[in-house]
Amino acid sequence: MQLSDRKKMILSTIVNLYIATGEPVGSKLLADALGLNLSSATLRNEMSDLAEHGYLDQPHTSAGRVPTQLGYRTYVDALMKHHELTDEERGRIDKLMNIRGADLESLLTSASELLADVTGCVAVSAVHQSGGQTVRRIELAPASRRSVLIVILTSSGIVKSRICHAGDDIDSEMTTFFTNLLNDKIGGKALNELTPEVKDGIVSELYEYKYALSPVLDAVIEELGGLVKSEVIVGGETNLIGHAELMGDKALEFIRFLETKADLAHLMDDVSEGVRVRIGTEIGPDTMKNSSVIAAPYRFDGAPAGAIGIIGPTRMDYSRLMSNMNYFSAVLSKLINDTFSD
Amino acid sequence: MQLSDRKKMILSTIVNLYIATGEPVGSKLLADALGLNLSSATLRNEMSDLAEHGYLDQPHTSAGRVPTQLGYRTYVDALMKHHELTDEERGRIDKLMNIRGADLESLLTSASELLADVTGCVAVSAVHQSGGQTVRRIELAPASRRSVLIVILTSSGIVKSRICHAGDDIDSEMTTFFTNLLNDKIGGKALNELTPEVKDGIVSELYEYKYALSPVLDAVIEELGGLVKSEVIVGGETNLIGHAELMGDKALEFIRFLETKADLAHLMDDVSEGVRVRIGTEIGPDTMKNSSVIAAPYRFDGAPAGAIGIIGPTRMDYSRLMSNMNYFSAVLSKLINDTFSD
DNA sequence: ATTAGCACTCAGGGAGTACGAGTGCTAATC
DNA sequence: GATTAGCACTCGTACTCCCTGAGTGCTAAT
Repeated sequence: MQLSDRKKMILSTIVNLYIATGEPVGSKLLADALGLNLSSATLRNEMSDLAEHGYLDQPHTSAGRVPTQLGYRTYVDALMKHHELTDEERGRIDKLMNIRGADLESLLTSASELLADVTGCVAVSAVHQSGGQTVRRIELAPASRRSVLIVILTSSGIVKSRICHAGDDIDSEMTTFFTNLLNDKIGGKALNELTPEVKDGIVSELYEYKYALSPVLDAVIEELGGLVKSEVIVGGETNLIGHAELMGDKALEFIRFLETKADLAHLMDDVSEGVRVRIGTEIGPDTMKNSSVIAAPYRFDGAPAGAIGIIGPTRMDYSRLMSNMNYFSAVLSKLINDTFSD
Repeated sequence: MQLSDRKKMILSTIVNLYIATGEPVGSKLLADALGLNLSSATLRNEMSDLAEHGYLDQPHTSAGRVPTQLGYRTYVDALMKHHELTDEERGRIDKLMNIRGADLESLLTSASELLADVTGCVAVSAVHQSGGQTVRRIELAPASRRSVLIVILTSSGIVKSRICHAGDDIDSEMTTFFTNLLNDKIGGKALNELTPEVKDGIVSELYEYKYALSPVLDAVIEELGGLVKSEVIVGGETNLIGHAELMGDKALEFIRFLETKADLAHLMDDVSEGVRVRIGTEIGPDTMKNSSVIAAPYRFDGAPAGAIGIIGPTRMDYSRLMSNMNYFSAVLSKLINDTFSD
């Protein structure tokens, strides 16, 4: 159904009021806020129309109206005003650039914390899982007499380090030899090209170090395998407390959802352009019907490389948060490019 | 005041009941639970005595009794029965050994999650800050044309990695040169021995690489400096939700407390032997007066190297949780030693 | 198409009340 | 002297009843 301009204004105003106050919006309050010199009776008619078409809902007969999922959706798609970032918001997000880049994971962890802090929501970030990720560099070093430090660096900036035991005493000559061998054999290769044959090829060149180094090789392969699965990072869980009060007994299921990284990854995975909003059941599971997700991609070397998002109550300030997310993702992209590209 | 044996039994039973049910314990219920063929009237006298001496409290005149902080303290120190771990508990904690050791931090992160899961509390872990920590190994590698991957490994198993920009193009010859130089100059040194003079000594030997590598050196020094401050890791924040309901409006302050890593570090720092319990105001800030902390050290190479703890409501199952913590810390020590020692 | 007017609905809050768990005290009992 | 039965008293919880006020839908007038 096509809404008249007036209905659009009314819906928009109702959503704004409801987002601001959290109270169901009545016809009288609306008349004041609208400033159109329309009587509450007229608005009652309009509101009843909107309710009939599924844009509004009443908690009970004698309460005001509350936006439905469709109401929010329409608001987000067509009605809301673009929010200009305040200097303060911009400043808080710019703090992102102070984050010192270790590896991508810890960078995203810090970024998620900051995002959660800025928005008051739970923040989620994910690295897009593209098999195309390549091994940029592998570095080995003696960690102790009989253990080796493994560091793997991928094209998308992920650094994985791990200590593993060797089959025999280790010296730096051995690790240098093996570092060169590994980089020679799998440096620059995509993660999904690492077939067992490649591994066998490496084993066959270990010669006299075979016994000492094959546990190390196993550990390297294991870590590389772990990299194919995309990583999901959740930050600002404590912001749940406010949000949880609103959902009463559903809180536990909600937490379960947050812990199911696969669902979250899926949620972030198809975000590659602009700011994406999912409202209520659009998220998927029924548990989330009173929550919304706003996600935005970040880019690395010009291509979308992952996404970052926030989860909050359906009754959230979409306009403000979407603008924030938009800016945040831009700054994050810049940060990641500064940190990881040449 | 010295409690009679009977008073001890009564106090102990009251604490047990209250922990189990969460309801204030009345004289009649107590009489049943005690099984001593004493009438409720007798118990009322005893309870009133205990209340007078500060072991018990009444929420209001006509409610049962609830243990005070002193009551819990006495219970923990002298009254409670030792809890034998069930097979299930042992099994859940043994899962710790499945954690794959990357660096100490990520290992502690995983361990905290598990501990939070097992106990239902918020888990905290900390590495003891001892200036005596030494640099075991520093490794550099080209990360891209003009950036360098830095990996620092300390004697206590912490691995810090970071990517930083160099002043000029980088090749592996340069990184090898610098890796050797750094390990030569600061390998084996304690973190607090790294004076500016040491840095100057390194700079003077950079020769023609000075321009390219001094930003890298700065980054190394910065990371090493960051290592002196002890790291605190919090896990299982979502368990707060249940706990938060109990404290109503105090929840926010509580979260602030969790975010003040310095306070948490302090809380963990003087735990070096056995299982340490702090109840209510013993924790310090007033915000925490309805919470308790149970902490236990973990050991590395025979010496206490850090601590792990849980935070929950004062009304927690001390006996069970202390036994769990005791076992957990033993398994964690084993894991850490397996992972990081020679 | 808009509005004034009116009857109707219903959640929320306050007052009153009954209930029951629990106490403290006293006097009787072992 | 310790224990207990008995009893009056306290007080939080839950329930009911009622009122209020915000808000609605409908109708008839503008």
